Amino acid sequence: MGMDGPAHRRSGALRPRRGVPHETRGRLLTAAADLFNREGFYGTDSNEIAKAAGYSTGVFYKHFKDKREIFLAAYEQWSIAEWKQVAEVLASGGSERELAQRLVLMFIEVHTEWRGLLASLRQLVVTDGTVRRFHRRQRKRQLDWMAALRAQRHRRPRRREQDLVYLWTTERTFDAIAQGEVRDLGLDRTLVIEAMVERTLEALG
Amino acid sequence: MGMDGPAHRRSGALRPRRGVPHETRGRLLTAAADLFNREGFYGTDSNEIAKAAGYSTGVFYKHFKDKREIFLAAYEQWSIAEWKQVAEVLASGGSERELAQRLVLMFIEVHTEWRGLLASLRQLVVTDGTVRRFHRRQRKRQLDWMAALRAQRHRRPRRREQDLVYLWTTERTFDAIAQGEVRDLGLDRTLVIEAMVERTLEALG
Amino acid sequence: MGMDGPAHRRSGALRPRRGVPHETRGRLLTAAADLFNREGFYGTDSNEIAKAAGYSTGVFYKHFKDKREIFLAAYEQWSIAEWKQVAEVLASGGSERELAQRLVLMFIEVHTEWRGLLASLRQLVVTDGTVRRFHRRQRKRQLDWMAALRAQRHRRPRRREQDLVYLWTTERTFDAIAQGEVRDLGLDRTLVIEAMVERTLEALG
Amino acid sequence: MGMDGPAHRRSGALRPRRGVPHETRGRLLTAAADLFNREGFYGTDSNEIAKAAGYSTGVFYKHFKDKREIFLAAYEQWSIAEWKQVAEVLASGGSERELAQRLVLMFIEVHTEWRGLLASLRQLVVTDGTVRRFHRRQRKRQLDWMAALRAQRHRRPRRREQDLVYLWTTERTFDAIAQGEVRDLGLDRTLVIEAMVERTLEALG
DNA sequence: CATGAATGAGCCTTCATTCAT
DNA sequence: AATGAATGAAGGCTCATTCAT
Repeated sequence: MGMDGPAHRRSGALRPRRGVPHETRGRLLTAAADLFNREGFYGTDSNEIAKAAGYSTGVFYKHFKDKREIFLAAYEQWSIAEWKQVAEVLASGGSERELAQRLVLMFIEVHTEWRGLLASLRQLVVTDGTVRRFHRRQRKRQLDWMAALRAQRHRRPRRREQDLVYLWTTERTFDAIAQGEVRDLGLDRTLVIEAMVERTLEALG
Repeated sequence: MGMDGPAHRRSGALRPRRGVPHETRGRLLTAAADLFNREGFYGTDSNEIAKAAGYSTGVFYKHFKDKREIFLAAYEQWSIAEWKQVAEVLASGGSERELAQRLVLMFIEVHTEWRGLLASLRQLVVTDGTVRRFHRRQRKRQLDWMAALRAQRHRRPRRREQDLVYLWTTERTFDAIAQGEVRDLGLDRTLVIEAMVERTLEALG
Repeated sequence: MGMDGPAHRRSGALRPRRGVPHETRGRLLTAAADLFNREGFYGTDSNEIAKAAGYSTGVFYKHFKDKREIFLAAYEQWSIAEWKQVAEVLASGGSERELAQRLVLMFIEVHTEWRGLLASLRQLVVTDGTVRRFHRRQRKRQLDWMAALRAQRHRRPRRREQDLVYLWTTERTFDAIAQGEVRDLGLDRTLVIEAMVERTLEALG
Repeated sequence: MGMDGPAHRRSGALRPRRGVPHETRGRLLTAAADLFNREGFYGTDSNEIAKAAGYSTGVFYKHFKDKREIFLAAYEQWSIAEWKQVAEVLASGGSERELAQRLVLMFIEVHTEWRGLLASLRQLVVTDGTVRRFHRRQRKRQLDWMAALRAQRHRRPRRREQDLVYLWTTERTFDAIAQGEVRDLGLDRTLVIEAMVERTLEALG
């Protein structure tokens, strides 16, 4: 009556790396960030993430509930890294203008490297409530931080709405540069950069 | 017993069999735009488009090569409609400032109604080469048109790069307002609108 | 940036049978009943059902919501067929005892042929609320029908509880015979059958 | 940021590391019986069994070859316990009828408490050859024991086939009561119990 | 003895697309 | 021109089982 349960599980050839969960999670995260960046959220599948991290399928779900969760984690990690770079630039000394220039160039670099991840983020913020809420929290932190930075530098306060417009403008601009829009239109990238530097100077107060 | 009765025609209200191809195409387009807007590109099932338009599955592929093509067509249609509205506003008379205000409000309205479609567009521009090229052409036209508009009003010329930054800024801002970001952050929308009016005034020259 | 959406769909070699949905559904049902019977509910996968019916994967979900739904439909079909056989036997004439004998033999035959399906049913009745409710309705009908049958033959009424015990006893006995329990224990099957005939005579009144 | 702290021991209350193998096995068995009873054989995750017993995944396979083996062991344990209860009831004195009543009530109680385990058993007996063989041996023992019991009480012998029908009838009835079938049909449980007492009296001889 | 990270086959389900009618 | 049944690759997720530590 051939009903004796399915009898998978056979061999188990090579059994790669082992390690503490934390490391595994980290490897998955790194692989995921890279894949999301190269293939987009919808172009990436969870099996592939595990494989790219050097693991087999199942490991993924031991560390993340689903694809969205790892995406969020990847974005969070990215976000933290970006903030650290901002802090470093701000601590690096030089004139206001030099600071602003370095900031803008750094942003462009980061946005260029991670343009795929960011594109997926922009989309999921619209599509997915959880990602949206997460992003709103980040935004709030950015605004708080900009206000605090000006206070600490004894600049006169600005309305949060102004800061928000600044963030939108630069974000969109950096995304567009990263996505090659300036190049595709045959325009001069340095002029755009100049403009961003000016706005950054205003924002810094 | 529960056997399915003979499948009755479910007769979608508007079911105009064998119309002129042009009408069929138009209905598909309208249905697609609506679905893309509500469910997003990936959330829209191509079978669903035909059904929503009052046709059967296969019709879709008689008029469009694939989902991307109809998306592009839907976007094009939307784009044409937007331009027409811009032209109407510009022709409506009043002071420069009034014009700029009306423009901004109109953009916000349109971006709000079509925020889903636009979100999908922003994503596909990154993801899909064809959509990107299409979008670049639109962009070029926008820039040409802005320059022409200023010329026609005898304003002094601006660099295309400046116009580009203007477009990015307003686009991103209108998207964000449409997506409820200002509201979610508890900020004052009118201040943001004010800022956009100012920039529009500058752009008009 | 290799992000251009997944481009599956390529050829589409052989395209077998087509037909009215009703026929397709019927073929799926037949295949499913057979597979459930041979491999059990958990040993059967939905892709296999479609394949066994001569179709490809996707067709399954056009006709049934999930595996449980097709199981229920298969059981219902089986149930109807069994009742029809009962009716035929009862209409076939002969002495009471001959009738009872024919009934018992028929039940054994049917239970033997469908022992796998029935085993899955017995289990799902415990596990799955929907299957349970369905089965309870069947039971009620059986009891109603037994009472009606006796009334129609002018026999004196019995308590439903007695009928229920009869049903349990015979069902379990036929299942056990079908599953080879009597043979495995080296006992005499005809004696068991005899006993069931007696009980059936009592039940007929 | 949300980085996972060092994974603390979550210390299941009873976590007796490095006990005697016998104890470990026993705890696994108890946990398994409970899980199988509550979730069914297919609803029970083998990792979960070890965890519920206060051990880690791997321990399971040190003591049992696979899920089926522990199921069988759990069933065996249950079976032994039931027999002990039967013996106790039989030793408890009173009239034949009282004895039979107590037996029936006890069976119902036990079948109710373990209805999930029993349901899984009934299924696996059909599905799985090993479980089936095991169950056949139990059956043989039951029949032997019934014959011996009658001999010891100087009752006249019965055919094993009759005893088998008795076992099937009562088993099925107790299962059905445990699964709430009588209640769901709005029938009187005491009448059913009465009937089982009568049959038990006959069986005791 | 015990731990628990890792494995990977397999199942369920969706949906863009085709094509016989 | 329209229909809608059928296709089948792909992707999400589970879980029995293994084995390095």
